[in-house]
Amino acid sequence: MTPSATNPVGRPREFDEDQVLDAAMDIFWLQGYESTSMKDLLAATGLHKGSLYQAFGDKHSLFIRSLRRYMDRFLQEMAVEIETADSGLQALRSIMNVSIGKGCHGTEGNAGCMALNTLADKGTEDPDILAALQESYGKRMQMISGAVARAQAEGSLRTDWTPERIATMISVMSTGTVAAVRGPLDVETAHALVDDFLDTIKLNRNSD
Amino acid sequence: MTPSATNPVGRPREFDEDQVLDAAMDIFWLQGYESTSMKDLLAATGLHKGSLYQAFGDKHSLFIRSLRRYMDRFLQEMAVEIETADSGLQALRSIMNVSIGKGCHGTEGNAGCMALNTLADKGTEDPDILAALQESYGKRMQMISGAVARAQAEGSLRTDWTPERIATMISVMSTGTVAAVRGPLDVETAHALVDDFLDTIKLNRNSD
DNA sequence: ATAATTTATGACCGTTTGGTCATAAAAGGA
DNA sequence: TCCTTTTATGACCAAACGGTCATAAATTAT
Repeated sequence: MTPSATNPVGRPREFDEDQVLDAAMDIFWLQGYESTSMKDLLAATGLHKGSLYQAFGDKHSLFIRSLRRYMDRFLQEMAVEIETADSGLQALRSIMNVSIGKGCHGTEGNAGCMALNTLADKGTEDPDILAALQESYGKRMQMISGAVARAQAEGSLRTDWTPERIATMISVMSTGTVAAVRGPLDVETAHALVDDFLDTIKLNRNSD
Repeated sequence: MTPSATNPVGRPREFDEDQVLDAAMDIFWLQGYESTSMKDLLAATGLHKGSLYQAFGDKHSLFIRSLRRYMDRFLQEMAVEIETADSGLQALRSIMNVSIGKGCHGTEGNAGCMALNTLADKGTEDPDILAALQESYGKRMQMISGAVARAQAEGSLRTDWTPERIATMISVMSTGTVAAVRGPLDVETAHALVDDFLDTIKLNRNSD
């Protein structure tokens, strides 16, 4: 019989690659790159050292994959929010509020946004990480800009500014909210802030 | 002769405590807590291991002192900006623009805001750090609120919202700008964003 | 059967980690 | 002078670090 994807030669794997990646992502998210040791990773994934190294390469490679996984999931959730929103403005509100909620990592307190945390401590020094972050940021900006354009078309946002210009403001405000909510800003205030902010930029009070 | 502060008993120190703290602060700022080793600290400060441990305790204590030093400096610069501003709105603009510029750490690229970086990777887990961050955040909010109140009194900001409510928005927007500018947001866009943001929240176009 | 190939397991490795401590040196006090 | 006190210096330490590798086991191919 010729080898195939379903019947590969050699001893079959005893772990599920997706599950392992999820576990790695979770602990990297919770603890950050430097504070997560191989021992932690081994405990979290249930793998043994040799297996993990053979399957995913070194710690750095595994982190990159975990980070990309996190950001892809995040963007996917954003896309759902946008698609299901009743209006452009509601889409923007959902994006910001969901981002705030995302930082709550299970029952273990507030882990924040993995992408933002990574940017803060590895952003400038690691080109692979920076590239991944920028790629994801670009997609996010496109999605926000789309929602802004919709809100403009619906008459709820000013049209003398380009969608990108407004989207930048929303993106940055959302980033700030997510960052602040890890520390001194409480979640309720953050949600109220989102409302205040949107109230401030929108054209007229009847459009939402 | 009785011992005094200027003539203490024992071998005199050969280093200046402030200089050492500045050096420690710089490298912690640049690299973060975990990525900075004692070896790095020793090289940066010029001290030997025993001296540093005797004078400042362990790595964690030294970091706390460095962080507090950073934040105190930051607040002091903010205070100057506020005091010398021609108007409340100008004060707010200065605060935000100076914050953006602060991240540029000498010629060595963009190190970001040390407080924000620390919040991102150690915020939730270390009570000492969290306490220091919250303390500084409180003072910062008071200062921003003061500037907002002034802008309100000058007729350039709405008065139906409390100074704290508006200050929260400004604080978070500033935080977001500083965070984003480490990565995908370029500095010029960030400054333009500050203008756009202030333009959005201010009452009328003639007040600034 | 036997060979080939892939994975599982964990012993092992050199390096680096944060931290301690003994000793020498430099100052003041008596 | 000699004692006390403080600092300077760097050898030293156990533990943890990321990473490798030899061996055993499990599967397909011949």
